[in-house]
Amino acid sequence: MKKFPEKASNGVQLIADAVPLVNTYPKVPLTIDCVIFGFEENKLKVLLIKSDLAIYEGKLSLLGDFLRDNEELDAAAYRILKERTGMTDVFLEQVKVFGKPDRHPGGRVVTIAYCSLLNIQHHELKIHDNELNWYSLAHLKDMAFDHKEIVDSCYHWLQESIQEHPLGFKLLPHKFALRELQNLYEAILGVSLDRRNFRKKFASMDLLIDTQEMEQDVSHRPGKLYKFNFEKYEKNKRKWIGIDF
Amino acid sequence: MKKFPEKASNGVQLIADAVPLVNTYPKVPLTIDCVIFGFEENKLKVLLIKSDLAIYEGKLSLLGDFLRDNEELDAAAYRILKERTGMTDVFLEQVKVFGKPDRHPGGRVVTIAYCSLLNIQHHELKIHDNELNWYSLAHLKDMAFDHKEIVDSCYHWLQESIQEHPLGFKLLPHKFALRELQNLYEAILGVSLDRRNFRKKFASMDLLIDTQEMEQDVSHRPGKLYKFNFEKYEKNKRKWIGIDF
DNA sequence: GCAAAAGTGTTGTCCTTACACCCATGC
DNA sequence: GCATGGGTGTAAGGACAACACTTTTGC
Repeated sequence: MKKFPEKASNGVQLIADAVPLVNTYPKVPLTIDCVIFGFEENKLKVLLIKSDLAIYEGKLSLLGDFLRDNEELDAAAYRILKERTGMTDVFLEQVKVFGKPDRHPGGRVVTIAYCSLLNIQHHELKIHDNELNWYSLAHLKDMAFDHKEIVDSCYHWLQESIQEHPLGFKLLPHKFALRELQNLYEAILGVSLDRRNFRKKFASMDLLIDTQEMEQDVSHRPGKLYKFNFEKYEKNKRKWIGIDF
Repeated sequence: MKKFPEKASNGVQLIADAVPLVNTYPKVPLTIDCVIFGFEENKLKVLLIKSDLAIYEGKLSLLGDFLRDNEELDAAAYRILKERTGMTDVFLEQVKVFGKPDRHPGGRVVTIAYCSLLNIQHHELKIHDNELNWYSLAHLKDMAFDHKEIVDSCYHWLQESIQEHPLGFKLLPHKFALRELQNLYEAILGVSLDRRNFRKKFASMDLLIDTQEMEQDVSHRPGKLYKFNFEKYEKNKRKWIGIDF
């Protein structure tokens, strides 16, 4: 066994074994809650279940579970997504920790909010436990726990991120028309944008691939379908410098 | 005592009491680590101590502590800052959670990284336990735990944030010369900026207050001192819409 | 008077905005 | 043929990038 000196050169008492130290720390149940956004009928939606806690009867709740021993945080988020929805291969990102001591009626529980974005058509719901379903973000209110606050945080995060990163495409089919893309931006940002300028903007980025296909089954002139060029984006991803506030 | 129904309308078994449920959750020690940035001699610096764990002898470590029972997360971060440095009234923001199962030699410990920004001149160090000191960010390497990774994350967060929010002023004296401001931006972003354009930019924002004072004790022509107009900034804070990636 | 940094303006380019008309398709 | 959205161009204004010289102060 390795022998450690008792004191470091700075006179601080060194701790040879960290295990007993960590054992003195208070422990907290840690959960992951997933805010899963989808886009359907030109509305931003969130995947939610009905809470199974009696005091929240009838209220909506995020998909969440406790963190297992030795489980990576991101892995836990992916696991929850898969267990609750059967979905896999989904974009996921850690957003914020919520830890108010009284946020859970069963005692203190700290939760890490993860945000994911997916295309509703590509990911059919196969599990419907606890009335798992898509709910319009606009009509949400009065959720279980502090989940409304968590959703609001993630929505705000989404609004910011979608302007700086090509996240919107995760919410659309692989092939999409420009109008769909614009609807998505308008729905998320809550603004209306000039169609010509919007199209010019994306044209000038030169990151959309013309699939040579057209929309089907629309009751008007069909638009061209595009794919986002993730490869080119990743290759040219420029570090942007600009002060703006 | 309130009587809960056994089943909700959706057929899900309702849980009347959340406490036993939460008691079945695994518990994890939760810590807060503070990445405290300062700016001195045109260099971005971080406030660090020498680790008191023997296996990390001589290595640098962030200021951290475990989260107490019933303690709010933000409050814990402020407490740590105060206990370790005597400093108060400091900007602080949650950045990211780090939870690799093996990140701590004493067993699993999940940590929440907080970032703070302060002016070194305004906050004299009064406590020097464990060689608490300012270290140049540029020369950091080989820290205790995963603290280098945490510092890198916070630095990246700072680089992004400083371009969109007026955070830089937290690192400067209340009254500062434009050259100091520019040095700060150049140091943090790692670029050099055109002096005239930089000044024009800030002039056009109209958020700097001319204090009618000049720099003192500089060995060259003294510059005007400015204050940042936080009030005006907060009032006019506009929601920025613009797609850019 | 020399060194060092403060302070200042113009021009070209690019990006953004505002705005209106014809076209293709389904019904 | 009519309704619906697809697709396009231009002009004006604003922001940004590039660029050099004079001024003030300390020494």
